[in-house]
Amino acid sequence: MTTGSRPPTMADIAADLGISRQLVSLVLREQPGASAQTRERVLEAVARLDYSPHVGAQVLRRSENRHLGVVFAPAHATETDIVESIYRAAADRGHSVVLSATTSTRTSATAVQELLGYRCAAVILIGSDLGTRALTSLAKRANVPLVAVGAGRRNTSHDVVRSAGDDGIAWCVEHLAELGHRRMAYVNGPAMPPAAVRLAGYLGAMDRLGLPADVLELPGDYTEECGTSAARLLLARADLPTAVLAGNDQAALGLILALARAGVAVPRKVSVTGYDDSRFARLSGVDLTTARQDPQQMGRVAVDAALRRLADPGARPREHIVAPTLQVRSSTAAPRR
Amino acid sequence: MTTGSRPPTMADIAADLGISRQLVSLVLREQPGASAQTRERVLEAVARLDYSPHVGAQVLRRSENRHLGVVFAPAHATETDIVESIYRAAADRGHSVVLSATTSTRTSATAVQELLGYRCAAVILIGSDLGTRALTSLAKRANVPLVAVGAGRRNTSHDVVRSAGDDGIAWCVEHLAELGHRRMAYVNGPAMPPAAVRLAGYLGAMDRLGLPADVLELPGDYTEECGTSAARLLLARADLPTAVLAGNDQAALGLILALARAGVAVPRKVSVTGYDDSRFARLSGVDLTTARQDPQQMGRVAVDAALRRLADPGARPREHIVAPTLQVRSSTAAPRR
DNA sequence: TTGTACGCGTTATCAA
DNA sequence: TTGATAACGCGTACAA
Repeated sequence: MTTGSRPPTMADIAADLGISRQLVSLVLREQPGASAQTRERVLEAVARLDYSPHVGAQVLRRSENRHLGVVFAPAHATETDIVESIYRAAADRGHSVVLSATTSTRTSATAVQELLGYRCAAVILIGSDLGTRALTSLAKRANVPLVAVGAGRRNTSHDVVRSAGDDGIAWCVEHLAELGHRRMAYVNGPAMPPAAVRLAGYLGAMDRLGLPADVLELPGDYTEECGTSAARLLLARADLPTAVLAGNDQAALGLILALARAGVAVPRKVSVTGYDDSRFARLSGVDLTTARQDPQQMGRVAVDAALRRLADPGARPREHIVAPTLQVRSSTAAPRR
Repeated sequence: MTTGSRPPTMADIAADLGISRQLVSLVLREQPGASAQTRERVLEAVARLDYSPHVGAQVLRRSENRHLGVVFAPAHATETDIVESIYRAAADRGHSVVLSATTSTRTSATAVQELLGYRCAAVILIGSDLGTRALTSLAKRANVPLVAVGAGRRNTSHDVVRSAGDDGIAWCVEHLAELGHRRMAYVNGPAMPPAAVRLAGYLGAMDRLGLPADVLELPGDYTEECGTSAARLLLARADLPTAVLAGNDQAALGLILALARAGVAVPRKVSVTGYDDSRFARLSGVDLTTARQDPQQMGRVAVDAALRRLADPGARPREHIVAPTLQVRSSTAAPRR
């Protein structure tokens, strides 16, 4: 009998059935070599004794392990959506996920370090605050494939998965142009990692349409507050543009709320667009036209990128660009004539 | 030398320095028995070779382990706040955290099972969909201390950490009463786990004030949509109450947005309160008066509950009630006369 | 179809 | 202050 407090081991299962430990191992790994009857008895005993395999011992002994480390910020809704989809994608491909969170007191580097302690086969970093240089040095030390999701550019050390922010913003511009807008301002927050790509999308689209660019540069983290400041700047002008594009949904939300407080109706007087299609965008009363960054696809692509590097360790890291889709809602309308 | 692809082990560190493996172990565990000079050389080699201890091997060999398993739903903002605070509290007490997410395809039971595979010393379940009965059976099988955060009641199998939802709602009622409100309705969503406690707070407070209770029962998950439906019911009445209390912030938000669309100004015509003090509540333009469920404290209390059970395995599970605090913002005001 | 033997990286107990 | 040695739970050759 066991002491009672120690979880059952394979040896306990084997002893219970009067068979050898390695036979139990065979059955649990679904390998040939055990009779159908033995197989059944083992599974019964596993359930009866509430046996669960010791993951630490497994990774210790196995030649290859099937654990994907994922670094994410619990505070970011967009990232947690991607985490969910990574779970699904990994499960589909027979891998399990080990999470490590970044918080105000835990950096990405700390989180990655922890995952390396678990000997994860690869590490996926979602929306990392680390720049390409820092990630490159991390990738070198880590000695496992690294995949950065959400920002960064093609490089030689790690894979990058990001949405085509330029296309997404360009589609917003085109959507507004089709509605008849010509004076469209863009709220840029350079502090946000993917800001440069999105800004480029705005500038390119405006250029193609032969319209003058009108960029408001705003410092600080790119959240609601940023949109509020942008509204202040716009309201101080002699006349408002007929449409304002924000670089993400949070800024767009701040913009809408601040405009509403100033008595400027959206979309009647000003149309507003965002980027991400976060939960805020879908709130009735906000109902934001935005470029949807599909978290499902981001997660799947990230997992596949990691597995590709695992299958072929010599493969060169790639940049995986996921197409956003335009979500038209009621924050945009034709301009008043 | 190493093969190059295998991460360095303690043996590699020892070989590099020409000392024994167990001396390295002593240094890394901060145990006495190594000279100051050796200690320094070991730490230098650890940094130089990018050594990271094999957590699996540690857990396998150690007598006691210091890993706290945490089950959470990435989709719930409130839960991720608690996750962050658990990281801090656990770190303060020398423990590390292993996360396991629940998604639409992963139940709490699955998540707990995974954590048991890692041989976590205790498991904290945040906002579990499981009822007390299911948790009890899980606790029995798990054979480690279980702590449920967010819902449930005192019981003999696992600790419960929850906010005093009754007090929080009662304070909202009292705050409104002090402003001069007398006709106050409550939006109840029985599907939300802590709904019963919060409703009791409303009923008790109204009773103490000698005011008639006015409860709107709404089915479905307790989100924004629920508030929208509640607004529809209220607007169909001959006259509106002067204040409406919602059981959580999301419902309150739906309520505010729907009232705004119908031309009913908040708080000028109707005051609205919520519960949680989530990110939505703090949005300018929403600026919701609400009972703040302090995630910092919830996390800390949950960790301490787990550690108490660990330190004294015979201890009886407790119910830990965390006091909410009233956050007065601009969604409440004196009623018009 | 089953058992024997070894090792993964670490902790831990000795004695030197 | 250090060096043997055993063990944790499991995977996996190999022999029976």
